[in-house]
Parts: sequence; C-alpha cells; structure tokens
Amino acid sequence: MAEQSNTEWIRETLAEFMRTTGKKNTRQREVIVDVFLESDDHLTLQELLDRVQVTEPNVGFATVYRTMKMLVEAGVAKERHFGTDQALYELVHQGEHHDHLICNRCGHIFEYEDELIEARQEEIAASFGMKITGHRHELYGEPVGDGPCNH
Amino acid sequence: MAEQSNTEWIRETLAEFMRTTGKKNTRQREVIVDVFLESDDHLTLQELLDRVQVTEPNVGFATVYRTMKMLVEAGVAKERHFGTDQALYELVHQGEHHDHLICNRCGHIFEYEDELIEARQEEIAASFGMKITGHRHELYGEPVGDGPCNH
DNA sequence: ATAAGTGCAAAGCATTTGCACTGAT
DNA sequence: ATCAGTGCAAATGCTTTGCACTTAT
Repeated sequence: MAEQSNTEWIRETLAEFMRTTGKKNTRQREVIVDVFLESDDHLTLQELLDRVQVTEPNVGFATVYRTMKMLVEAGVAKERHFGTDQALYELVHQGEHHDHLICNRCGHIFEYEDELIEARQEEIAASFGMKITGHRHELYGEPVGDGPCNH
Repeated sequence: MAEQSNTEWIRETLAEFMRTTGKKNTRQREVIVDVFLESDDHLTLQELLDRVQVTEPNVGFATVYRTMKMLVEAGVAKERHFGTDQALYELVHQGEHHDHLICNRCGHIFEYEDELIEARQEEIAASFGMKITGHRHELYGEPVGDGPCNH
C-alpha cells in the first residue's frame, strides 16, 4: 500500500541523513520516529511527547524537540504554524506538496493540492524578478451550512 | 492624492470605532496612530515604540501593544507574522486586499494582488463544503540572478 | 465622579540552550 | 575512548496582564 511505502521512504531517507551527518541511533529517537510515523496527523511537541512517554516515560521534552528538528532537517517532517503560536509537525509524503484549509469551527485540517495556484505563484514571483524558494498558503473557513460540523 | 484619502479613511474609521466602543482619546494614542500612519511599511512593536518615543519618551511598550491591538480590532491595521515570531503591523488600505512575497536575501516585502488565486481559493473551499473566512498566502523567494539584490 | 488608559514590572508560554551525565560507535 | 545524545532546569524572546496611578469624559 502507498502508506507503507512512504514509511519506508521516510525510514530510508532518515537513515541516510543520519549516516551522512554522523548522528547516532538511540532508543529515544526510534520511539519518537515510530510515534510520529504512526500518526498521519498534525501533532504538537507535547502531543508527541505524551505518546512517546507511554513507551518511554523518561524521555524529555528537549529530546522530542531536537529529534523533530532533525526530522525537519532530514526533509521527512514539516513544521507548521496555523494561527496559534504552537508548532505542529506533519509527515512529508514523498514527492507530494499540499496546502491547508483549517475549519474555524472544529479545527479540522483539510489538505489540498492545486496546480493552478502553484503555477500562478511562479508567475507572480517572476513579475518581481524573483523565484520562489518556499511558500505558505492557508485557508481558514467554516462549513457552508450552520449546523455543527462533522469533520 | 490616494494616500491622503486612505489616511482620512483610517482616521474616520478609527474615530467611529472609538466612539462606538467608548474608548478615549489620549495623547499617547494620537502619537502612536500618527507614527503608524506616517510609515507605509511593516513595523514591529519595538520599531513603533522607538519612533513614538522620539516625541513622547514616556510611552511604554504596553501602550503601543494595546493601541495596535485596538487598531487591528478597528480594522485599520493588520498583524502579520512572516517567518520570525515577531509580529509586524501594516496599514489597511480601504477596500484592498493583498498578499506578500518576501525576499530571503534582503527581507524586502513585495505586495501583490491576484484575482485568479482569490477565486481559486473559493473553489477549493467549496469543494470541501466550506466557505473562506480568512487566508494567508506568503511567498518566499530570491532574485533570479545571483548578484546582491537592490530592493 | 467614574470609567478607561497608562507605565511598569511581573507573568505567560512556547521554544531554545547550557551542562553534567549517559550511551552509541 | 570518544563524541554525540539525553534530561533537566534555566534562559530566551516575544507577548500579555495585574495593579496602582493618571487622565479623559
């Protein structure tokens, strides 16, 4: 299945990164990576820590913090900031790119991909003599009706 | 000129807001608003404070902080967060909307408006049964050539 | 008079770091 | 043996707030 192969890709990419940069394999990092891989969601450091501590109660916040930074550096995780000042971490899916639509009512995060917008961004940048190295596109909204949302 | 009339619009909108919500006019607020209006730029609270203190050395950080929050509430200022965790404030221009392209090399902030993207966002939201209440679109990039940029 | 505003300093809070100890290679 | 990793607690950095005093209405 696709999910399985992305997990494989992440593990391999990370292993390669760690080999190249001389990082060591530790029990803590293994657990953190496992927890992160198991949840295809947007998690705060605290949520990650809580889940890690189920297996390894002694792991500290700083270790999760540093490990997630490493995953971002290795290119297998992304750090996001939606409205709040708390960082959220999400898995990178090989070769994919997506942006986010956040429901104001329940906090649900939708993901979307749009070629048209991506292309348009490049044109805009070019019109200023620039090329894009990164971007951030977040939509905030609410359900069209006004019942409670079922996201 | 157009800039003059936007200043008028801001002053009137703000006066109306203050009247309606029972806020008082103070010397501090006048100076802060003047400083903010004079600079059509993206300013941190500290930068605003520095400029305010040229005229009114006793004004404190908290007053600038609270005044800018009020301006945002009144709809005449916007608070932005580009990359750093420091808030930047910018003037609202009546009836206008724009997004930003930030130069990684020199920090210059370009502003752009794109109907096509705006429309596309609505379509995307609609495809999830949502309507947009707000959005955030930031492009980060660098000059096409590799000389130093002259922004 | 009275309710809002101000300035200061302290509190919040998420993030980041210094350091002595532990553990992987 | 060596050097990276860990856990803790303390330090940051920006933002926010409590409080006693001041000022606009």
